[in-house]
Amino acid sequence: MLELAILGLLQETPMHGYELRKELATKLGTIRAAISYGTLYPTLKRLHTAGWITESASDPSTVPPMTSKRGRVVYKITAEGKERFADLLAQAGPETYDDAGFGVHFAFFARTDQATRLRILEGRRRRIEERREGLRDVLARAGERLDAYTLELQRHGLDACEREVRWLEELITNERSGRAPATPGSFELPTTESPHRVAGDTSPQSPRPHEDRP
Amino acid sequence: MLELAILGLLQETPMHGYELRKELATKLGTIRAAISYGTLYPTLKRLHTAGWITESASDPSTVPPMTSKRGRVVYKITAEGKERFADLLAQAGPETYDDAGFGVHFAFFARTDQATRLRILEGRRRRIEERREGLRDVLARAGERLDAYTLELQRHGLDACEREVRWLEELITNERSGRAPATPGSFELPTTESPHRVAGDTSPQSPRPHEDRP
DNA sequence: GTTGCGATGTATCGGGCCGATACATCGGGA
DNA sequence: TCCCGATGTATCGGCCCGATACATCGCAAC
Repeated sequence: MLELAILGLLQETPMHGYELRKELATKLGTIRAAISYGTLYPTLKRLHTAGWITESASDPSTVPPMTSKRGRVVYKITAEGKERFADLLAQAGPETYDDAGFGVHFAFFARTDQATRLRILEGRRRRIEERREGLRDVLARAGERLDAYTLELQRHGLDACEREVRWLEELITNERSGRAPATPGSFELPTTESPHRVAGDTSPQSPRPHEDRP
Repeated sequence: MLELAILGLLQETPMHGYELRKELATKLGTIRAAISYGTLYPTLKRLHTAGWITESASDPSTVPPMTSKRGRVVYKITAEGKERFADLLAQAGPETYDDAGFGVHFAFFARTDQATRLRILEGRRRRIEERREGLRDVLARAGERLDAYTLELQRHGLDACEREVRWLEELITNERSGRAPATPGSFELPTTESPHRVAGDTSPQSPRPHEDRP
């Protein structure tokens, strides 16, 4: 899952680890608060070994501070990495439908073809519907076996499931009619190709994402 | 986290692994669909080594089928295990406030003292509020840097956060006024002591929980 | 009858991911 | 000057998961 996210971000622009972690935090903030370095660096090493990315010492001319010595490592996606990213984006297995997997895939929907988007949304919906049915069964059949707190937990979970199903229904409907997600304030077109650098972006080189609160 | 859940369930009644997994699925259905055996058995081994539980071959007289040969292993909590459970229930660290940790603790709130319940609910609320603020920042500051799908993901996450905060507020209010969770159809009293075997339960020995859909 | 399948049941293995930890540099304020 | 917080790279132990293997039981189809 991390692999997909990293390749996706590096496709936009090369980065070093620290930066990558922050971008991951903003892009996947809903899924996972912040990626641990204990995950990030081994994953980067794995991607490098596989040939999807290259590691290189930072170019001192473009990067202002840190007068070398123990320089930063800049990671850059390779052509094979881009292929790999496309493959991962297109395929939708069972792991694509759990919370983490779905979130990552969804975050890159702008670069996913519509058929795959629809497949993923429907798979996710089925997954959530199953969870919902399980909770309904528990609440109906085992209502008296569980204490009030456990019941409240199930009820809250059931509510979240129903809400997410509705959300997915809406997205699926929009998707079928060829519209972008229903963003009340936004009027962007369906954008079949990567719109991640929008006209009007005033910070073309250093994005400076939101602060990382530790 | 698993440790707490297992000790909690074994405190109700001794069980073997398969049964334990199903009970965990119903009790923690909102948190985690089903515990993997690759998690369950090593954890049981760990608990046994630590002395919190005992392992013993199933008594053929009480258990109907499975005429021994490769018998089931019945796990039973020890006195030390009960102490351990009480300790885990009472302490509330940072890991108590993430999704999984909070869910497990909440599921055993019926056996948690009120002060701890309040502490955990407030800790969780703070955690979610922080996540919410992070999402708000992203939506406000980086609104034009992200594509429509990513924004929609953030918006949905923000909505879930706001909803959960409201839910927690309500629980906290109830907790402070000494009431049980606001269960519209239920009239159980606060139940300061374990109410997990309610009068009127018609299946005192074999609970037969909800089916495990694979 | 026997054959085969689904539910019950125990167990291991490789691997992903996390939190804690260590270490080093840089800019700026006390 | 001196320390602190942000930046930055990296490892280690440990939890947990999915896949897999293996064995028994009850039942239904053939």
